[in-house]
Amino acid sequence: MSDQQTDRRVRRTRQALQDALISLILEQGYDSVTIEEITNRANLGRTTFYLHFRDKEELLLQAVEAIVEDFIAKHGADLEREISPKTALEKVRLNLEEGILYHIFEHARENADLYKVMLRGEGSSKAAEKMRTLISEEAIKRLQYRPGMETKIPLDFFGSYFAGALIEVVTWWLEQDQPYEVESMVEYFQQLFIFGLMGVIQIEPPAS
Amino acid sequence: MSDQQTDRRVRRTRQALQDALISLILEQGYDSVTIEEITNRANLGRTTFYLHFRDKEELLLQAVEAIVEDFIAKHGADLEREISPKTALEKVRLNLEEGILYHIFEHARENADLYKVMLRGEGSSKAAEKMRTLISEEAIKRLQYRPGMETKIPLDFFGSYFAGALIEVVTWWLEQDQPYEVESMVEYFQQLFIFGLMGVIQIEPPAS
Amino acid sequence: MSDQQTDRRVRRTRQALQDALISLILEQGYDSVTIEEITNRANLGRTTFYLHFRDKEELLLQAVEAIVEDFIAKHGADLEREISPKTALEKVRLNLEEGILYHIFEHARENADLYKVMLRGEGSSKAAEKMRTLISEEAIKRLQYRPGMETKIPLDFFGSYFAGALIEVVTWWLEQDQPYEVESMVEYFQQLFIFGLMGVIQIEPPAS
Amino acid sequence: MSDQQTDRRVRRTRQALQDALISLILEQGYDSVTIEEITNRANLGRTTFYLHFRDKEELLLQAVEAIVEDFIAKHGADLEREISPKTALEKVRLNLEEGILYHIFEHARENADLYKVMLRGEGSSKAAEKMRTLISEEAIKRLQYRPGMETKIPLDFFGSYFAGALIEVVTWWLEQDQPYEVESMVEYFQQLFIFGLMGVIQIEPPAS
DNA sequence: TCCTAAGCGAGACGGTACGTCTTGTCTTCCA
DNA sequence: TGGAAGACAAGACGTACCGTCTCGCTTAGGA
Repeated sequence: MSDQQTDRRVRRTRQALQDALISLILEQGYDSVTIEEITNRANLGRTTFYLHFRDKEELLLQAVEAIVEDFIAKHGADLEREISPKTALEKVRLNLEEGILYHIFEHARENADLYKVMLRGEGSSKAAEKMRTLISEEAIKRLQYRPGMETKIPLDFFGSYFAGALIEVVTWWLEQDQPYEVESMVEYFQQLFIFGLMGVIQIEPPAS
Repeated sequence: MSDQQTDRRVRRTRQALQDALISLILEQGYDSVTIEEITNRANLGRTTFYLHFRDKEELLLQAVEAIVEDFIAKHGADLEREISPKTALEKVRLNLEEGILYHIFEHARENADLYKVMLRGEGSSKAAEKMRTLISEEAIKRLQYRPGMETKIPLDFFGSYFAGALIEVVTWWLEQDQPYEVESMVEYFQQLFIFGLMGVIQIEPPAS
Repeated sequence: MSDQQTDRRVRRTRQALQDALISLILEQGYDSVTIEEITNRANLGRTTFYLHFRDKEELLLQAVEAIVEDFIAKHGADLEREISPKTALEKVRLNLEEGILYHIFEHARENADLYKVMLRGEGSSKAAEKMRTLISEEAIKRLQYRPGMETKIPLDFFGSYFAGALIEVVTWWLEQDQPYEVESMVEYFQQLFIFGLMGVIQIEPPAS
Repeated sequence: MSDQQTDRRVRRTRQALQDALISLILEQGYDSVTIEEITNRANLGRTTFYLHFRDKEELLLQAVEAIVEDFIAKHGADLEREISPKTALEKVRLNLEEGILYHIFEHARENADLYKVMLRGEGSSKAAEKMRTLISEEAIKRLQYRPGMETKIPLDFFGSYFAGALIEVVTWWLEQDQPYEVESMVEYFQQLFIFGLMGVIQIEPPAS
């Protein structure tokens, strides 16, 4: 058989397994999904699974990797561009509005099923951990390059705070079947993240 | 056997199982912990486990319930008091400083092992879910009672954002073996949550 | 409590357990009967069983012993008397007719439930073994004392043959709910045992 | 795997389990034999047992069936031939001498272990029951076809008597490690069964 | 055209854990 | 002191998955 066709066939097999896994996780939860259930849904023999993946976790992690790579392929350049900092607050706001946050929500919406599974610990907690770290590091990188910054807060703390809030908000949004537009979500998030509670409850600044 | 003594014995047995489970989860992760490992570590027969709990998950959930109840017993009154709102920002800051946030970090520090397990999805994701909901609801309740508030942001969104950020930050802190004092953690969190990015990167407030 | 009363109570407890066991064996077979089922039916606590018997088997064996003792108490004298031999074939026939065989079927009829259980291997095979040995030995004893006897056949063989045939016939009779009178059963057995096939199929003696 | 090879493999596995079971029953008695002991001795995993048999009893019953089929394959034709009756007592004697009885003892000797287990109730009483019924029915069939017969005795009774005596005698013989030749056993049995006690204790026939 | 390598299916097997059931022991209480 | 109640250890049970293996079938390019 030609390598090309073989490749195509193999890819189709792997994709079928991946899709089966994701849909099953959403139906029953990661833990209770069985290799046999996966291969049944994918119309493949159980043995075939082991020709391609060591176990359920590897299959899921590869799916996660693929989606991350997809995101980077699409928005990696933006990521770099945004990091080299301009100066004013407007820049911050601008960056975020036109920027990466928007793409994150957008991408999450487009791959809702997989995102649900990989952001929560529901699917093998390693997937979630991977995402958390990735986001936290990206956030830290951005803060470090911000001019005029003065670290009142440890960078790690900042990363955790950001990653926790973002992941949770995205997950909540997906699990509610996206009750708001992507644009709104971005705005809400910016509001809270940039101005904090003060942006929400309308009060005078502290009587200094 | 007297009911009292039976009770005492039973409670000791259950506690032993709980402790064994927690320590094993921290060593190997929730999924790979075996009922037999639990009972071995607790110096009990495997059968005995099933006399008290249906499965691993029930044991963990009861542990979570116990720790939540413990927290409420200690700080439930404070919770109510804080909710009835005063007015100024100082109040906000004050409340938080002397208030519930402090107790949360403190309590997490005192029960570090269990918190690590129950905040992450590592231990049965149901435990984590429970905590998320609880915190989110509490946050929403507080926001609702805040005077002068104007909902620029959906309450659910707010709850998720808060819960996600707080849980992630606490977990990170515990997993790093508490690199900062409780007081610092509370301050960092307030800073970010009340003033947002603006509290961190030193720039003038938006030219209103 | 007086010793007498205690004794009476204990005896009643044991009897209740025995009866429960027998009736349960007949309903479900020996193996599947549970100690708990026995004590439930006897309206006693499970612990109580172990105050009186080591296990199911001991309980059954004591029941068997009791029934054997009962038989010997009633017909033991006859047993001895019959063994001291007279002379003629009439004697043989007479002995058996008025004798021990009749009492065996009679006793089996009166204690049908227990006999069913103890003759078949259904109840602990030790019970059945005990009966087999007992009957075989008794048969051998009688044959040995028979005058004019000439051992064309090993005694052990003879004992086995007799015990096997008798036990099987009695068991069959009980399991069919005694389709024939005791008298008939005795006659059939004698006929076959004394004259063999020749007593059944009417043919001339071998043309010597 | 080719069906043939699979079959061969499977057959070897089943045979190994059967052999293990029989040898263990002889060592410790049916009841106390554990599935794990069986598979250990057969050098197989415990799970494998359940791939082939539902439980211990099924395994034993299949072994019994196999041995019965083996016997029928070898002597089934003889069985039929013998039943079509000739007439005289010589025929009877002849039939038995050259006939089925001889083959039974011979077959029992060749498969001593299995016979011991299946004739006694030691191994699941169902096996023993099956054999009893089988032999009883065969005996009845023969008697019915015997010409000049006159049923002084119910057929069922006759069957039970015969089966009980034969089974007990064979079992006794095997358990004593066959102290007599097959020929002798056949002769003893014929003697007792055809002529009864009269063939043993030398007395004149009843003064008719 | 056949042939041959790869993907795949079928299913036996060993192994581990599960949750259940029964046994027998022990301790404490009650009548 | 006999019996009830019930916690507990031990261990077998039958089931569910897992991951490995061996073998046979199919299919489609390259000899």
